[in-house]
Amino acid sequence: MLRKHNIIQLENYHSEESTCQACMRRHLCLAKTLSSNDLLEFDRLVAHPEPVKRRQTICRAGDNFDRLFFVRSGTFKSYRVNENGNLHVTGFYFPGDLMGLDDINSRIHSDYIESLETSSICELSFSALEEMFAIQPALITWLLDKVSAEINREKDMMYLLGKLDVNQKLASFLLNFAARSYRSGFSKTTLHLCMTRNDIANYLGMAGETISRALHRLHDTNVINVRNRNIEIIDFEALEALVQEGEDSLIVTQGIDINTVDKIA
Amino acid sequence: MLRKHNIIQLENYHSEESTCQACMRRHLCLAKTLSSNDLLEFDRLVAHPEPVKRRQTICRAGDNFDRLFFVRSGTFKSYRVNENGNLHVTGFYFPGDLMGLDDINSRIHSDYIESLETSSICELSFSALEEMFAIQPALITWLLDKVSAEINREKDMMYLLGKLDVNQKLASFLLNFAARSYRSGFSKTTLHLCMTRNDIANYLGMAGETISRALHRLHDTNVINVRNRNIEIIDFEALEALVQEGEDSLIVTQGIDINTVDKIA
DNA sequence: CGGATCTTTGAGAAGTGTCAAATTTAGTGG
DNA sequence: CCACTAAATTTGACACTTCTCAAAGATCCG
Repeated sequence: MLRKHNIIQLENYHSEESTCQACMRRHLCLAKTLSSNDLLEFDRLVAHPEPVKRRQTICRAGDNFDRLFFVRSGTFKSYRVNENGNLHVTGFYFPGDLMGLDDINSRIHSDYIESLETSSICELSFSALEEMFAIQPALITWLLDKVSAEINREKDMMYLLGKLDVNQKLASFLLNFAARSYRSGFSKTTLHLCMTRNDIANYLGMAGETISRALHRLHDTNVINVRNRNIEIIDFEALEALVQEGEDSLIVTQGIDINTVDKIA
Repeated sequence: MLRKHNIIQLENYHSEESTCQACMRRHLCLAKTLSSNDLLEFDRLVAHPEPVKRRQTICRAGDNFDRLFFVRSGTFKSYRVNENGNLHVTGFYFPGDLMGLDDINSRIHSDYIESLETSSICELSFSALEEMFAIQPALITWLLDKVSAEINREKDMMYLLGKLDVNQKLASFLLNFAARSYRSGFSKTTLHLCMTRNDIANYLGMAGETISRALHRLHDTNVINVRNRNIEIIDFEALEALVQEGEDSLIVTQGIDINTVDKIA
């Protein structure tokens, strides 16, 4: 059902709405900072390539970086491959997200970015963006905001990876997914996981089997409903409590242990 | 010995060298992008506060963000405190490092930044920096490079936290520490860990006791020499092999297991 | 409909965390 | 400068979470 909805939107984007002026996502994009005059000019700096099919990569590690990618519709994952061939999923992206921010520095992509379903993007020439900084200083602020938000997102992720157990990681992931799904115009409670269990597991730093078991556990405790990749969140409070207090919160809400290490004095 | 060296540098910084023009760290700082004329002006935007003593925080979570911090001498750690009072060490900083990059977005600090020894910093007014963007576009590039490098550093950290085991984490940490120590003008082989074992453990997502044991193991296998917080790296190759291949590399170098999950096809 | 991919489930092993106590080191004030 | 107290580190024993491996089952796609 969600999938179908997506496809309908896609068609819209690629018929009447292939300019920034008419873009339904404009409020999420840097174009929102521009006057309609500037917008016309801006339109020329942005490419709207054909939609990409599932599993297509829009950039590969080692490619030259010269543009930022903006998700118009669909979803993507980014991943790295290290020297031993190990794959590391570094992020998932929804409509409205900007991709490729980490490569401004080196001018070479370090991540693969791959679509998880039929999706469409805008491509923003980075050198053109830099040129616009002079006439549109607000763009600098916009970009700095985006990259520093990315840094913050990653700090949250570092906390998740380093400090949370399996149930907390999954609960946190589901809440984040729901929030971003909602922000992108989809349901907050009925989620369609566009990626495999292994992708999620890899992203969260655990084994695929562990994701299966943890989902099953949340299903059994009536926190969520799982049917394949479709997830319905039944009890948001329970998920939030889980992130904060760990698995115990599913049975009895208990006081916080004062003696836990690493508390502030 | 290292500590003493540090103090000598500190005194220099605060006598003859308290302007950007004369700063010994200038090549690491954004000031390097400026002509000597601009440098004079730039000097007025930068504050050189008195050195901070050990354990002093130069900013606290919730404080307004209005400046970036540049480490002139000494070392710092940054950490967050979540709703339950749990502490999370998010980074360590050496001379030449820029601190506070993640807060550009919210204009509110989300991290505490605390000195690990007597240290000195420069404070760079962020609004003043923004004003300089117009006359010195190279500053934009400089700042974007810094933030995107920070994003990359954090992606590496996410990999470490999510995928590496205890020995790999520690080996990776030591190599990184050595490289940054060297870059800051100290020894590459003789390190002084300025932080507690618990800080390291917290940063690497493990228990303090586990750090102790892992250090002991590296000592016993003649990879490093440990004496309190002073570490001598004896075998860089062994550390690098450890990061790549895990603990097996300490005993016998063996082929890569083709059947490992998450390989690229 | 059929093969490939993904997911679930179970059993067992391994790595790491937790707790407690001993020991060492660092910091402070006399 | 030494002694004392607090803080940090080490060490051991044990529990438990999570991973690994293997196989069966479900789902998707052509």
